[in-house]
This record gives sequence, structure tokens and C-alpha cells, in this order.
Amino acid sequence: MTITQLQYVLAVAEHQNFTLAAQKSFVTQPTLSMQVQKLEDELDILIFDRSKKPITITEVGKKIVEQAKNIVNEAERIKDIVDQEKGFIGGDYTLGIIPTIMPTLLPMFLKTFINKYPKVNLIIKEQSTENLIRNIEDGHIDAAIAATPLEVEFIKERPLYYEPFVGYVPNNHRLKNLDNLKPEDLSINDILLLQDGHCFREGVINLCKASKNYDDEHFQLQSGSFETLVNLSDEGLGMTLLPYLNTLSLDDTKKVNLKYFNAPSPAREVSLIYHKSELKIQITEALRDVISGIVRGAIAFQDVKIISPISK
Amino acid sequence: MTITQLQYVLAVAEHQNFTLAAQKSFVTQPTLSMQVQKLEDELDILIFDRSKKPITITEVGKKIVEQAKNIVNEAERIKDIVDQEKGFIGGDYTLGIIPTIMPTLLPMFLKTFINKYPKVNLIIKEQSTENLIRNIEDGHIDAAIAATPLEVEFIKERPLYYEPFVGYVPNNHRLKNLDNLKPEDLSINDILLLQDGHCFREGVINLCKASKNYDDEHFQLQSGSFETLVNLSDEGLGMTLLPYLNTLSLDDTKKVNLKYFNAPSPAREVSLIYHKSELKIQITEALRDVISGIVRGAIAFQDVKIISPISK
DNA sequence: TTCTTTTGATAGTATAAAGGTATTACATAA
DNA sequence: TTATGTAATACCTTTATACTATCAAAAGAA
Repeated sequence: MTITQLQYVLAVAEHQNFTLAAQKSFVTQPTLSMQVQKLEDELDILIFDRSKKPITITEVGKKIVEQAKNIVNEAERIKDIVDQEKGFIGGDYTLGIIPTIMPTLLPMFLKTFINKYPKVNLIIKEQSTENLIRNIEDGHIDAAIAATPLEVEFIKERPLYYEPFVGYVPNNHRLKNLDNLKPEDLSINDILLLQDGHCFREGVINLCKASKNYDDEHFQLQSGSFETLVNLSDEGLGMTLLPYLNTLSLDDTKKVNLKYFNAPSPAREVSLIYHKSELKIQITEALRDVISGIVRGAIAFQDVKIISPISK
Repeated sequence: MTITQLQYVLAVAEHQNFTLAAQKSFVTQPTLSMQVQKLEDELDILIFDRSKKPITITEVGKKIVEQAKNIVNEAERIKDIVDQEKGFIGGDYTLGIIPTIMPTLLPMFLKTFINKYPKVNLIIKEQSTENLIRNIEDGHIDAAIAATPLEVEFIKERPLYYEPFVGYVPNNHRLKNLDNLKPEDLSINDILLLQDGHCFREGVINLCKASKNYDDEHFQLQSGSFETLVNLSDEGLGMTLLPYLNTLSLDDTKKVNLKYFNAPSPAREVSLIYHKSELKIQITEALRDVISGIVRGAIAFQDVKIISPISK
């Protein structure tokens, strides 16, 4: 049994296809097939049931695949230990970011990070929280920036900052004359929301639920970007809520429509999340340092109340 | 990096000697040296400092060795998974037993176990609790039978039975006329004890401490076997305490000197202990089944008070 | 010091393992 | 039926692993 064989097994288990698994492993299909067979021979069991198309994993196979994941992960950690010892911060690093954070936060830290750590090949992926969690579990991304707390067993969270919700209330809206908002003022019925799958949407719904203005009806308007929401809002279709960082780039003509919440302002907790195995932890820590250093100061709010990003 | 290379590294780390490590790994010394070098080259660090005699492990080396232990252990678990699937109970299995349990318990279960699981090659080692713990950590023994609770982080304990302490009070002793003992009756000053290193000794001392009759003076008489203690006791050198199972084989002429404790009788908890990684867990469970099945009935005491086997 | 002894590294070679190309076998779908 | 996708097999090359023999360096003994 070799680590390579286990990696091949993992590739086949993931893609359910020897040919594709071989490509992803950068070897030919016969090479991979032979190694998987050799492992099966050595253990004298079948890991894959090749009689079905697509191939399936046997019951023993499932257990072996789980254990193989452990072993391969622990083996990669050896390289981590060496890198840490050498003070080397480099190599591929895949970072996921949720769509509602990406456009505002990424420009703030990207240049600084790649200048400070030129040997890190940073790969950024924009994905929903749900997909980020799955990809962290599978090891396809090394860390992600998302709204927390998530309460996922295998994920560690390191808070980066707390970002208050800000109301965008257009001229004709019933709340127009208020100086500041209170959660109780909100009604789910006249708030424009992002599409399903955005956790900021869940946060807003949780906020309305908490203030008892939630009646579980279907929402008529949904959009994928805050820019659209603001524009729809201006058209008289209701108010909306924006994360604080998204309000900084608004036109002055629109900024007058912003209404802040009374303290403690509802806010989302934005964290760097990663697998509890802490692979590539030095790069993750470096990233956290850079982002916290930059965000500190950009967000001055002290007294906030965290709204959960997950539907309950 | 291969699992074999990691195993070689572990062997060298353990024996601090390439030649010996090679023997224990059943390869020649150059083979092992080359593989270790290859790993060092691949990682571009030194794991061992060969300039000193005996060779030492570098700082990075220590971390790598720790991680290598993980990996090798997790890899062995694959075979475990397969064995479990096949319902196969077999292979080498090393069991440690503390000296005060060995002579009474081993004869009770050994025949039954080797008949029921003929494919298991059981290797029994008699060692102190301290050594058992170290050997469980190093993976040199698969499980052990010892007095618990031990409160060791990496060890799991499965209680087998609770064995009461029984007083052996000779004719001329101050407690001779009591029908039953109470812990308060005991004085550390007239109890014969086993040598240092036996945890049953610690248990007795803890029992005396708990009853405030402990004055921390040096004890004059110590022995390595209960038989000696009983004989010394008969010579008028004080009373002694025996584990219940040890009293069963006494002569009738000696049995009259036995005095049981009032309920709840002080007792030691005897457990099967093993590494939390649960390697070879099927055999461990099989062993536990056999022993519990046999001991149940042999010890009828219900109401006992567990005395800790470790000095505090 | 000088001569052994111990112990790890190196050289050279045989064998086994891993990887490649070409081809075959066997499904499933058209 | 044929065409297509996919895994297995045959066969060859390269690489890795393990061996024997030997060397080099350090530690101990004379």
C-alpha cells in the first residue's frame, strides 16, 4: 500500500470514472487502473464495483475511501510542517468568497497580499456558502470568506470583522421620515431581497423573523446584485438592506437614502473559515493577518448584534 | 514520500541507530539509509543529526516523526477495516498485564480465548502500569489489563470488573477481633506493601490516605509478590491487603485470617486499556467479551468504592 | 597516540514496481 | 446491428527499491 495508490483511489471515488480520475491525477488510465487493482489485490477486497455504469463504490470501499482521505491529508501535512519550519509561505492556495463579500472586500486586500507573499499562487473562487462548505470538506479549497457562525463540525472559523446592515430607504417609502432604524421597523413584505442561495438573504430574513414581522409569504422580487436592488428600490419597489461596505461606493445622490440602525446595529460576522485539519495553516494565518490589518479602521462600528446567516 | 520511508524514519527515531533500525525493519542498513536520505532530499531538510553519536533528531525531525506516527497508524487502520469487513480475527496481538493481575486473571481466560480465536497470535507481556502506558503510546503493545482510572489522554479504558480489597489479618494483629474491616481501621504503619512500581501499592496507600491514617513515613517492608506478603504477615510483621482473586487460592488455614470490608468495600477497577486510535479494535473487543464473560460470576460483590491506582 | 570497533555513507547491480503506448473486451446507446 | 465510452490486458521502458561489497568517520581501547 502506497500513498500514491490511496490518492488514485480517492480520485476514482470522486469522479466515479477511471479515465477521468487518471487525467486529474496526471497519469494514464492503465497506470491508475493497475495501481487500484494492486491495492485491491493486496487487501483482497473490491473497492469499486465496475459491473455498474457509472461504477459504484462498495461498502468496504466507502470505509477505505474515508480512511484514505485521512491518510492523504495527514501525509500532505508533512510538507506543511517543513514549510512552516523554513518560514516558506508559498504554493497554490485556493480561497473561496461568497458573492456578497467578493466585490467589496477582495479589492481591499488582494494587492497587499500578493505583494507581501509573492510566492503564493492565490486562486479565488466565488461560490455560495453551501458550495464553499462542501469544497472545504473535499479539500478543493483551502479556506473561504463567508458570513458566520455556520456551526459545521469540520470547519474552524476565525472572525475577520463585523459588518453592520444599513437600510436603503427610497423617497416614497413608509420609513422615509425615520432618522434611524430599529429591527422592529422592518417588514419582510417591503424589503427587496437577493436570490435564494445568498446567505445575506437568510440573514435579512432572520432579522425580520427576530422582529416578528415575518409571515412566511412568497417574496416577489429577488435579485443577484445589490446594485440592482438599489435601483429597483429607487423605482419605488420597496426598501432594501445593504452590508456596510457596499454602501461606501454609492453615489452621493443615493447615500442620502441610507439609514443606519440604532445601536446595537444588526450585523453579519465575516470570518475566514477552513478545515479543522488546518492544512496550509501558515498561509491561512498570513491571509488573516493581512485582511484584519486592512479592515481594522475601515469599519468603526463597535456595538453590533450578530445575525445568523443560516436559515433555521 | 512513501509510507515505507516514514516507517523507516520511525524506526531510526526509536532506536537512534540506523543499523539497529534496519534490522528491526528487516532490511539492510544501506537500504534504510538511502530511503531516509531520499525523504530528507525530497523535503529538503535534515530529520536526523548524524554528526552526533548517538545520532539525534532535529527540531523539524521531531515534528515530522510525530506526524509520521499518525500517518503510519492511520495506514495500518486500513487493514483493520478490511479485517473487520471479512469478520477476520487474527494476526499478532500483544497484550500487557500488570504483575498483580497476571497470575490470577490470565489462567482464567487464556485457554478460552486461544480456542475461540485460534488465528490470533497472542503475545503476553508482564509490565508495570507505567511501562504499559509508554508501550501503548509507542504501539508496542496493542492493549493491556491494568487498574484504572489512569487519566491518560491517549488511552481508552473499558472496565472488566471491580475487584474488592480483602484484609489478611494474622493472629497477633491489633485488628484480629474485628468481624469486618472499615477503611478507618487501617494504618499505613502496620500494612505490608508491594514494592515501588506496583500500582496495587499505590491503591493501598491512597486508601490509607483517604482514611487519614497516612503520616508519610518510610515503609520498612516491601515485597514483589502477595505470597511473600502473606507469609511475612504470618510471621507477625503486620497485616496486608490482597485483591479478591488472590484470596481464592489460599490454603484453608490461611483463609481464616481473611477479613472483608464493610460495604461499600474498597476495590480496584480492572480495565482493558488501549490506544484511542483503536487499532485492532476487533481483537480488543473479542478479548473484552471473553474476559467479561468469564469474570462475571467469579466476582459477586455489588457495592464497591473504587480506589485510584495512581499516586497523587 | 595508534589500532580496533562501531556505524553510517557510497558504489554498483539485480529485481521489482510504476508508468507509458497500443490494443482488446465489454458494456451501453443509437 | 454499429458506434461510443470506458475499463482491462499485453508489452515495453524507466524508475525505485533492495541487495552485497566497500569505504569513511567517529568512538573506545590499548
